[in-house]
Amino acid sequence: MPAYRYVNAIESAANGTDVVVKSSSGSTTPLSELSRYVAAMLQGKAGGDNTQELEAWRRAKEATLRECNELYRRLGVLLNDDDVRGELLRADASACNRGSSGFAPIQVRSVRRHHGHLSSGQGRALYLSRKARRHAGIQRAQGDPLPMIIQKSDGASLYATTDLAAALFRCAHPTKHPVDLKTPALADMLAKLGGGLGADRVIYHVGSPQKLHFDMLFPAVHALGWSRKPDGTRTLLEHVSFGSVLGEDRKMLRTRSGDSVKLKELLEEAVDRAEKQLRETESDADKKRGFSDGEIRQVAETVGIAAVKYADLCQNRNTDYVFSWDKMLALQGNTAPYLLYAYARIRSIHRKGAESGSAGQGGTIMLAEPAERDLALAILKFPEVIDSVADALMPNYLCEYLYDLAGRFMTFYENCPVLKAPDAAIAASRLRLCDLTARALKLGLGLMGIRTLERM
RNA sequence: GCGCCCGUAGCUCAGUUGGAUAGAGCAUCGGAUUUCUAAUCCGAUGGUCGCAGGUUCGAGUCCUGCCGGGCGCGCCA
Repeated sequence: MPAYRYVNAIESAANGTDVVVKSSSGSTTPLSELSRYVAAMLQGKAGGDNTQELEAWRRAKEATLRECNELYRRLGVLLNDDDVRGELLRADASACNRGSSGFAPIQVRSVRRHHGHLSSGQGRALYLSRKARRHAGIQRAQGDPLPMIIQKSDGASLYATTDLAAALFRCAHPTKHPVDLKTPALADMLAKLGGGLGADRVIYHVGSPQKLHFDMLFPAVHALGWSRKPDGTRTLLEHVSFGSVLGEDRKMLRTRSGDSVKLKELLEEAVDRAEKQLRETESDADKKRGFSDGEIRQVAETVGIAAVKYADLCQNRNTDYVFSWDKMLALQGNTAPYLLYAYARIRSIHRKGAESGSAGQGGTIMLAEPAERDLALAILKFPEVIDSVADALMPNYLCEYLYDLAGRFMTFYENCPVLKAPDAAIAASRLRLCDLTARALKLGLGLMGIRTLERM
């Protein structure tokens, strides 16, 4: 059972009790006191015996990871438990308790108690200098400092604290990127994590509502000098934001509200629809490929998942988009199945070509027909497109390109017989065009984690 | 109140440093299968690029204002 169901159950149980408090926006937020306590407890700041609670938390975490890993496997995502850095949760805010010296040139100051319901004590925050703020392009009216709170009044650390620690972990490396840490507590933490990753580029793929958070985090990391490498260059920290998924009412679908669509269910539905379509063609005497039941399920699995991945990636990531089952699971038009179909058609030609002995690589490519020329020109654009996608981190450029490439191939396919070409030289030339197209499609789709099919 | 993002065809969206008659999918309508996979192809219909100014030889794209929508703003993540 996924962990969010435990959380939902606890939340509904607590509904209507005195744990419900009013948030600053006027709405009631249940459990805020309790969740604050839990946060402190997990960081060992709550005191008392919490063995039972810690055990419950451990179970919830395990259940969550199990569910995630299952989805990762199905999606071909390579992350596993070794990539989880839960220790960073313990990033200790006390590392900056010794005052501002550890974080120079950033000021660490106490923050005033903001809401009345906090426990006693004072939180602490990083204040970026005016220069650092200006450099980051953060303008705040009347220049009042923008604090990044890294320690709560009860001593617990927050999102910003762990993200700060995580940034250090990702930038630093014992030899490639040694970082001079002025606080022993931080050095200890880093050592325990193996000294850091020494990354050249760190990409934060996080929704756009958190833009402000990164606008504070990155300048802080740079100002602390953590990103500065021995050769004078800096680790690149990038927030690759993406828009929100909206419901039909145009309101944001929120993961934590629990009313969003579950990925698992989405994948099931996608695979079901792909299978239904496949069984339909199999029942048509003219179209049937002669797949076995097992093959049908395998193909449907690949097609369905490809459709979902592609539907998500082909949109400009910055814009919010309205969720629609039909769009997400479409099998016609600008979709993964269209690209997979183009690929399968090419592979089919190669299989038949191999049978008749006309297969072969290399040789001259002749571009006599307009369709041949259009296809060849598209193939030539491939490297340039890959570069721009990597640079701008916009997968939709790649989708747009691949759809265009596949479209040109389809036109070529309809107009230029390959194996039945007028002569052997033309056949060889067209076969080579087919092969180059297939390789571009496979590589491009592969970059988006989409597997190709030899037959579909 | 302050800040960020968005407004393009009936619907969902592209439009990558400003560049030629603004593109695609879906939907609608009409065609194509004795030929390598019809999950395909070809064609048609459909837009005052929210509104008003400005900069420019040239603006969907840049600037200003307005209207409409979304998101965020000191101890949630």
